[in-house]
Amino acid sequence: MRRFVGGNPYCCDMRGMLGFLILFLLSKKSMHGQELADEIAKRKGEKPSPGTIYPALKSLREMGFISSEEKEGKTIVYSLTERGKNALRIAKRRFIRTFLGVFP
Amino acid sequence: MRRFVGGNPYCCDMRGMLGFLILFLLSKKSMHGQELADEIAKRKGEKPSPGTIYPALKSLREMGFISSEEKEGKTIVYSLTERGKNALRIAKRRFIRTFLGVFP
DNA sequence: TTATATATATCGGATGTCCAACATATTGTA
DNA sequence: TACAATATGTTGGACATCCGATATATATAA
Repeated sequence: MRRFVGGNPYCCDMRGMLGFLILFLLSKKSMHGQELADEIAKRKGEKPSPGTIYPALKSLREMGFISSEEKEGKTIVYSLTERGKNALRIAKRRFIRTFLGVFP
Repeated sequence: MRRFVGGNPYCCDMRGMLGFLILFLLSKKSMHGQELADEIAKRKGEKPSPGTIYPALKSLREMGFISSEEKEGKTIVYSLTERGKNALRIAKRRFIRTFLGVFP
């Protein structure tokens, strides 16, 4: 099988960027897991599996970047914490500097 | 050791994005490996090791996305091929749609 | 010539990322 | 109650990404 060393430029996959994207999306609006997965699907064309999205959310929560609140029994709404906002600010700065010029 | 499932949002690391970034940088200017590594270092703050940059270049060359030309014995200048330009166009579109709103 | 610096290259392996599969709980419907 | 649909959650493992170590070749300097 072909190995795409350095990342497959065709796919432009999320490796390493999922946490960042989640923080960014939650900064615009608090959401529950499925909402988040759907929003990501809309953007990148592929819906992350439960085994992808929930461990990511768990990590971000354990790192203190997001908080969770149960809503109406079934869904759990995630929100950015102050620490999360700070982390996002830093990550955003790096992201913008790294990919400067890619956006029109 | 802590596992950052979903990608460490603090680092905003390159996992999966290096090939994309290389294509983008070469689309602005043909460069040799070290030039490329220095440009990446300037952007993301960390210079990729030889074990990172050269295998990535080799992959991109094998995929027909870049061509290489020896210059003055020592350096090898890499340029985007037509296929590479196409790949970049597609990847850029995905990238922009995925991270829409992150750039100011 | 010897030594140093620079550029390229390969390989092994540590580690992270992500999915498939499975499991649980709640809600709504028949 | 039984059944389906939806949301959340866990685990194992395949695979990719990337670095450290190492090697080679060339150019330059002493």
